Amino acid sequence: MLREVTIRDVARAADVSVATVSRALNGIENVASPTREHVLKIVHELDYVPHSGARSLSSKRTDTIGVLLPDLHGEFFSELIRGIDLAARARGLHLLLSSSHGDPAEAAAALRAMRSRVDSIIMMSLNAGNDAVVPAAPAGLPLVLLGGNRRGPGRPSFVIDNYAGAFAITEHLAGEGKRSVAFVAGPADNIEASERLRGYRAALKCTAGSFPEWIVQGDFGEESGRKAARTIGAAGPPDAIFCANDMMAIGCLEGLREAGIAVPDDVALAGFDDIPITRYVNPPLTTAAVPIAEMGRQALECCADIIAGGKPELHHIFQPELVIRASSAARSWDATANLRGEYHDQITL
Amino acid sequence: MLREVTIRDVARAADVSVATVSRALNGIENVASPTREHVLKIVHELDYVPHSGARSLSSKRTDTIGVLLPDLHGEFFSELIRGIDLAARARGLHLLLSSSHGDPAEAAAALRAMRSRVDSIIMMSLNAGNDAVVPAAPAGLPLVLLGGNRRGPGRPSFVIDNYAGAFAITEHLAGEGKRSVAFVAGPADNIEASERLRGYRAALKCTAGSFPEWIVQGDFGEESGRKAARTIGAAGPPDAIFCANDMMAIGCLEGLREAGIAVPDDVALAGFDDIPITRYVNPPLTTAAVPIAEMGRQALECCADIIAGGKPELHHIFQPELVIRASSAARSWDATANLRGEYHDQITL
DNA sequence: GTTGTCGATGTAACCGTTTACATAGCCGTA
DNA sequence: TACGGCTATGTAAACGGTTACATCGACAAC
Repeated sequence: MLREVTIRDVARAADVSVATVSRALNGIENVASPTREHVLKIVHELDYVPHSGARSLSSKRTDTIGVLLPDLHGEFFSELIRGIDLAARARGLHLLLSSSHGDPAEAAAALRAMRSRVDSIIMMSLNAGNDAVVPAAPAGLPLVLLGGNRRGPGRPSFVIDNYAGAFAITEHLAGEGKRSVAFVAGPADNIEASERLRGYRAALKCTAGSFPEWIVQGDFGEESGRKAARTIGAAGPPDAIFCANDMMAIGCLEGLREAGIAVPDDVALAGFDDIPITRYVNPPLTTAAVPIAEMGRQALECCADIIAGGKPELHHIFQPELVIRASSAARSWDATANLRGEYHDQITL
Repeated sequence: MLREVTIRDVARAADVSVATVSRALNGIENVASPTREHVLKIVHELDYVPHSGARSLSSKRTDTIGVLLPDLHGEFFSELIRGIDLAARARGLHLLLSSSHGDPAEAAAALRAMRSRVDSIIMMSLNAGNDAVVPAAPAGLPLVLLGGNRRGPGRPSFVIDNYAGAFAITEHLAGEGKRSVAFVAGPADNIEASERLRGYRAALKCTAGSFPEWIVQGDFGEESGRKAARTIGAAGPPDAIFCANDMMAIGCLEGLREAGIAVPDDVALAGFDDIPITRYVNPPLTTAAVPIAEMGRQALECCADIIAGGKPELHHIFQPELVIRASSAARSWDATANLRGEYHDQITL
């Protein structure tokens, strides 16, 4: 490898000391304007780029944010990363990405490996078990949590109000002369999934006729939705089915079609997340929309603020928005009630 | 920030020299087994993690691969990153992600910023103009190119055989008594798009009846597909429409429905890419499937090989697979002809 | 017993920055 | 003129690793 240009080369060429070059580049302290300009000109001529390792060694800053995700499947994560990346670019920060952390031990290892490479970490932990990892995070490393309705011990967190979203969807499905709403649940150890279940249950209790619970276990995968449709269909379909996420709802839709059950005529159907596919299936799917990219953006801003020495607000809750499409009968949702916090106060945080 | 544990602390606690600790950790040279074990035990006890900056400063390795993408929208990129990440994890490498490089100047800046932070870079450049950036890449930094059927000057590249894919789709659409196939093109400066156009044209020339060209300009966006449908519909629909990517095909599908033109009865329709949505639209979309994650995986392996001192093969061409769904009449594709290279030899590389 | 070889370990230079501290020049004031 | 204060710049000591080279025993060969 060819020898890289160093700050000393620049100093020599500009006929100043390395300290002056450093100061000129970092924009700090008082450097005479002509000197600064001259130095920057030489920097450009030599195409000098400071060595980030050396810089981080002496300044203890890396200008890099770590992003730890449980998985990378699907449009959900690409949206999230997009939001994070957008904000990072605007702030001149780099992004170190790591994903596919099935078990807590793996996540802990990834956290450790990032230690000296980043100034702060955005960590998404949907799995309940992963919470155990959080306290193990290095002391001096600001950690921002994403998803999974649990707050870390004093760590900033950005969560979706899954409870309120599920409540709203269930309420919507239970309207207009309906008698029963079945629920296809997500993985038991997934926090988002269990919050959605809680929302479903709470909404059922609030219905006038006090609908019976009807819960079928799923795993957030498309195939489990299809299977749930078979199970539910065989028992004689309810008036509506609420799947804990969109992928299961899509599988469910196919399963229902195969079983000759029409949506929405025979049964109303809804999902959760508002992934892009929901607009294109037939019929388009009623769901709860989550501002994914925006969450990512704000999480990064939060990291940047902490690094800059700020004390950010700890808990950020994002309200899902009910999106009513053809898969369910339309009935207006009381969005203002949600904003007033009527669902909200029941959230476990 | 609390002072981090350094290699000197470990050396002191283990009662050996820093050199021995370093050697024990890096697994090189001859360190007596008991010594090594003792050192590793202390390392674990103190929860010591080497400072990556210091390490990269003296060893000139970062164990990090840079990933430069033009954009992050949609499932295409999430699949790509997933493939790359998978391989990186397996190799113990980190990933530095940067995206949204609209113009070449921005891409060049990103490339420069990554210089001292990574050992190698995977760069996706779909835009023809971005090719200008490639030579500007730092000399000592191995660069692997992804996408955009052009080879860099001696750089390894991983490309999709857009020409062959488009040829196959056009040939498929032109079968069974068809007379005309319209093409909805992608952005003019996009290399993939123009290769697909070339494939369409070449296939038309090969048809028995020598179909006339019918090209409508699009931009790879859904809306432009819808607009194209209106244009085409107004002129009296052809027998088939081939959209240069799936998103436009989906827009086109909606546009045709609005115009009261039935797919596939009145007109056959096909896209390109095989993004997940294609399976769920109605009717499901015929398209050309590309092994996105696998491309990403191989690109990373290539980077890792180069870093390890290997001389990798330069050009990797991925054959799209024709996926025939309900949006077009079924007709078997001569996959073996493609493998034999019959389309292949006409590719500009 | 001396010498040579070899394996295990220690010493210290170096990697390229940042930054505390020293210094040099300039100007205004006493 | 001498001096204090201020600004612009230089000097050199960290930062935390890696690694070339030196050293030190132990053991084998003579």
